[in-house]
Formats: sequence, C-alpha cells, structure tokens
Amino acid sequence: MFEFKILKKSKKSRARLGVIQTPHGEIETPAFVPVATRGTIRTLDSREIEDVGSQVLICNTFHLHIAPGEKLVQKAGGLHGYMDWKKPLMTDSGGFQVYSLGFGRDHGIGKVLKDEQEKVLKEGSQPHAVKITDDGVYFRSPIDGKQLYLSPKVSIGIQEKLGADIIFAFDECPSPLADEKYMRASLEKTHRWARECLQAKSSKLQALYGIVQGGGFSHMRIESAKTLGAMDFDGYGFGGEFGYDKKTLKKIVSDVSDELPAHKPRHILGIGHPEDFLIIAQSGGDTFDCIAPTHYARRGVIFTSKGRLDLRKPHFVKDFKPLDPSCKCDICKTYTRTYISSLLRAHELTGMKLATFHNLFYFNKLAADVRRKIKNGEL
RNA sequence: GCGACCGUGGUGUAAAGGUUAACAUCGAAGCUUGUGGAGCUUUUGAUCUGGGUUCGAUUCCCAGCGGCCGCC
Repeated sequence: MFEFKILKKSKKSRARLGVIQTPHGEIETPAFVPVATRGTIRTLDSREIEDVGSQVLICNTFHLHIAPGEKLVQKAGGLHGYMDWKKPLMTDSGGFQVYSLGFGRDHGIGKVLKDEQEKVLKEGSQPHAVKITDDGVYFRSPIDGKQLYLSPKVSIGIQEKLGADIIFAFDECPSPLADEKYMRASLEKTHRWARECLQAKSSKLQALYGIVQGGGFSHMRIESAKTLGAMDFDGYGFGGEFGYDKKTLKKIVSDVSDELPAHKPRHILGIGHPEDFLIIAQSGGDTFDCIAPTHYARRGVIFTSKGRLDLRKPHFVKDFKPLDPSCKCDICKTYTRTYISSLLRAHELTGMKLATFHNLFYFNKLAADVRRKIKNGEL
C-alpha cells in the first residue's frame, strides 16, 4: 500500500522527482505539506484545502489527543472521515511539542535561530512545563492542567487510532541551545525511542518515518542518519534545528540525505519558507511542512512572486491590484488588496481566510514549479 | 427651563494638591519555519475652555462649553 517511486534523479543536484503512493492516493514529490494541527487548516474547509492544490496535510498527535481525543476521531472514521479529507495525511508524533512547550517556551525561541548563539543547555537540564524522562515525556494539559504522558508506545497508539497514511516516530526535538553533551544523550534517547516505535507499530496500512536529529552537530547528524537508516522505517523525517543560515540548512539536509537509504522518502520537518524550496529539493528532500503560509496569513502577511507583503500596512488600503498580479488563484482573480487589507485591519475572519487561501495556493504552486524544474533538468 | 452627574491619548478606563499622568485597545516599526498564540518586541499619542484659591491645580472653587440622566 505504501510505496515511493523515484521517477527521475537530477544530474545537477540531489533533487529527485517522485511519487509516494498511500492508501489515500498519491503524493507527487517534492511536495509542500500544509499544517493542519487540529485537523483543520484554520479558516479553510477540506474542499478549499483541495482547491488550493494541496496533496497531503500534516496533523498533530499531541493536539488531537487533547481535543477531541483519538477515540472520537477513530469513531468518526479516523482523521480522513473526521475532516472529510480523502487525500493522504501525515501525523506528527508530538515530539516537537516536547520542545515547543518546554525549552522553546522557556527561552522564547523557535527552532530557527537568527544569529549564532552560545549553546547553553547542559545535559540533565529540564524545561519548566514539560518533564522529559528516559521512557517518555510528561506534559500538562493546556485545558485543565491535567497531566498527560507521551512515549513511543503511547504516541504510536494514538497515531494508529488517528489513522493517517504516514506517521512519525516519537522523538525528542532538542533545543538549538543544547550543548554537545545534552545532544548526545538526547540523540541516544531518540534512537532508542525509534526502535520502540517500530516495535509498537501494529498497523500495516500506515507508513512510519523515523526522525533524524543531531542539531547543528554535523557528526551527530550523520551518525543519526546511519543509525536510523539501518532500521526498517518507511521513510525519514529530518527534525530539530537547521542552523541560522541557508548554507547550513543545505549542508545538513545534504549530509543526512547522503547517509539514508536512497529509495526511501525524506521529509523535512517544519521548514519551508519560499526561499527554502529549492534548497530542500536540491539537497534531497522530498516533502516538507511549514506553518508559514497559514500562520502568516492570519497576521496579514502574504507571499507573492515579488516577496512578502504585509497587507496591514496603510498603503495597501488604497491599492486596487490583486494580491499577486501574476497569481492564478481564485482570490487573485477576484479580490483587491484594498478589500483584503481592509478586512485584515479590521480583524475580519474573511480577510484571514482569503490570505490563507492565496498563500497556500502560492506555496503549492512553488512546489509544482520545483517538480517541473527537476523534470526539465533545470534543477 | 430647572436639577443631578460627568468631561484624562482616536476609543474605553485608572490615578493623584508636588519629580517623566498608568493600563487596555487603536495607530506606527520590526519579528514569526514538525501552529498552546488574531501572538511577541519597540514606539507615537491625553488631563474641554476661561478665571480663582495655592509656593504649586489636571485634581479644590466659580463660570462657560459639551455630554448624559431626571423633572416640568
């Protein structure tokens, strides 16, 4: 049921054109994966998500576990039935929330560093709101403060009930501030958990991806890729930080790609601004997800062929052009910057929706352009 | 017409007879990469007008103007 076919390998780079076959259809790669954390692309319904050209979405185990809970989703026919989405789905394991709700929150940083920073997190450090043990991670529910627990076995159990086509191993996503010793211990834990995830998995319909870690430590990235590459995963996620510049992103993705089994698909977790698309594809990435198009849209920032535009800026209110004159999406064919800018300034939901629709169309189109370039031998 | 109450950034509120009048929101600039977030950082912007009391009034007193409520 799950198969990755490589249609063409580039002679100029590590790029490859491919098709991932899943029980819910095919994904043409390289592909952009919109983020539907709680089973929805905020402001869009499943029909509209398809209309913007999405092939596959990624939902989140941790958030769906909290609400509405995997049992309810299972009763609704799994995520596909729950959201009436007939195409492929992924679920992230909750490993990223170990970071985003833990050290990420403590230090007020994301996973992408803007400047080179001193690595300050020492081995044995614990975040405030999250407790990381050898076997799993304790969280507190954002709803009622109740204790929640995720481990490789628990995460896989939840993901099997959610029923996505591609599921991810439960890992510890380390902070970019982790020092070498912390990273070493974390990496060993992630590798041990990877084996436990393989053992815990019982569904044959779902593909399981292992997650390569190692942060900015090149030797650990390579070691992680070798270790996980030797395990029987259906594909591989690239997690954690990718440095503070694009050169580092390219190097890490390239290095890791070179160590992994060439015939298995590779997913770059949480990276994918427009300027990253070519870098990821050239370095050997097949799929990648990013909250940027949806998250930014709700703040009034749209992505266009001429770069980012902050539609809440005053001058856009008097601008009667479409969002992106060269875009073929329904929004650009229909509405003006004046209208959408005014709506966004008034915090109208429709403004966020129109911006979200356009941004996703634009991102999916960019991925299609990457595929065309590989096909034409331009990349 | 009479009486009561009230006039503080654009809006909604706070405070005090004495150094830079607080907060929220709005405005402006920047940020956002496996989405706890319509969020975060920085920043512009105010005591209705005129008198009086006082060393000193935005605060207390008087008048005007404006608002609001009640009564005729």
